[in-house]
Amino acid sequence: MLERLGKAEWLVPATGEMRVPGRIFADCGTIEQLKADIEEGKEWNALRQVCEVACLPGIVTASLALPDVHPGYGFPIGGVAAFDVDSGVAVVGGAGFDINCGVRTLRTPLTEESVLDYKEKLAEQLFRDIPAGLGSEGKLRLSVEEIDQVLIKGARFVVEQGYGVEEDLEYIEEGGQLTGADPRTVSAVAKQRQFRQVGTLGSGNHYLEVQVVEKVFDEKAAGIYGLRKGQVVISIHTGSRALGHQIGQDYLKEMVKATKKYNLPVRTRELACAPIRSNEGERYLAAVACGGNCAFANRQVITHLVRSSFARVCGIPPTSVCTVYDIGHNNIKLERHCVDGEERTLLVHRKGATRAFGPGREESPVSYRSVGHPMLVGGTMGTASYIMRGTEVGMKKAFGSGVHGAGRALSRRKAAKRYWGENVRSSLKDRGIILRAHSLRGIAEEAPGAYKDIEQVVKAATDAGINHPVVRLRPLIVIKG
DNA sequence: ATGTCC
Repeated sequence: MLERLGKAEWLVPATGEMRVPGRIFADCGTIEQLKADIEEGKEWNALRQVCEVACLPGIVTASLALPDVHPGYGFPIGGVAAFDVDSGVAVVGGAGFDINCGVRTLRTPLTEESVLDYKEKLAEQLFRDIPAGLGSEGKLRLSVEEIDQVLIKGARFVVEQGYGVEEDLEYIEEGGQLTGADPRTVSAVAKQRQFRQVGTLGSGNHYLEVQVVEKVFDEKAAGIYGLRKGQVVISIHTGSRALGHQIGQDYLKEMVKATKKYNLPVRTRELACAPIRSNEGERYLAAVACGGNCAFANRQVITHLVRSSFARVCGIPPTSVCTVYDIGHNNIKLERHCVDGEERTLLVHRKGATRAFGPGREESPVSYRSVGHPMLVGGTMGTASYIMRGTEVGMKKAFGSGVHGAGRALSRRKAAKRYWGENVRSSLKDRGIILRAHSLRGIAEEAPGAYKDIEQVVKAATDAGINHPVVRLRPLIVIKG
């Protein structure tokens, strides 16, 4: 049922109700795992999800999966699907519940050697300064009007409030402000949940890491991104917290009704959707933009807190900590793409998939345009992270998309059974990685062994030609919820 | 991912 197209590229021919084929970018090991899951009759199966997405109305070219693919709600995580704006649908499961979950990476003027004596102190300061954990609350208190401003203006609003500098905005996807956001499409309950959560990390796989640039693969792109070997950087992985989750819940209910109302050929609740050009579809996309803006604002406020922590412990000016880039991996966006030689506007769903626009696209910051914008690929707390970039091949074959991280190999439940938080912490300590976390069970669930090997994920994306590595980052300090 | 159930 799978045809091999290249070293790390596979085709799932369209059969039955599939309108387009599936296309999977992955190594042999991942493909064997996907096949084994099917043969064992596992319901919770990413390959089946790739095929079900391929059945959705208006899908263009193919239902895609990336090397870090694993099963998700409706769409696989590591899944990409683009839809024709007139005949296609907007799918809640295509962005997931943590809308615009993503990563921001900051660069510092520090080297690993220069922070060795400060490591414990820095970890303690960051742990104290960055609110994290389930239900954690930030220091900001926003009025109803201000919450609407966050939803409309995203990172720009909090920068105007003094959390960061104008230059940060240049280095956030879409300038940190997604267009089309309309707070009237977001429920009062969702806004209420946002009230205390701007500038908080959350829990689960979210983290803040202090990292060192361990290896440079692409000197030109690294130089353009302001990165060099031995440099200390900080990566922030978080999303839209409870607000995004509530938007997902609210619209899933609405889309279940819309699927019936518009008589859409969708059998599973997990792929509930509405025509893009319907009231439900348009309102959902306006709400997704609000959630996305909330996530950008969240990472912006955390950036401000990180600058203060570093200034206090390391004595560097806050302004010397600069945003390399900020990019989401759970998004739905209207984008221009070339399909069979024709330029078209498509609604691209990326779920656990990073946008990866190659050289020349005007969406990238001017100074990055010659090589394309950075893709921030998060590893586990014990393994490397990568900064990659998009390629021409990725633009043609994957709607300018790429991997987002290691991808889970074990469920949270299985990981919590197999690992114990204290053991994970001490084995990290043995390797010079300081872990400060709010939940011991959380550490076990996030144990490096619960994830795929990031090296294999990066290699497969590179072999497929859709992404290209720029630098590898090694963790020094990890802050978890 | 998520005040892990309205």
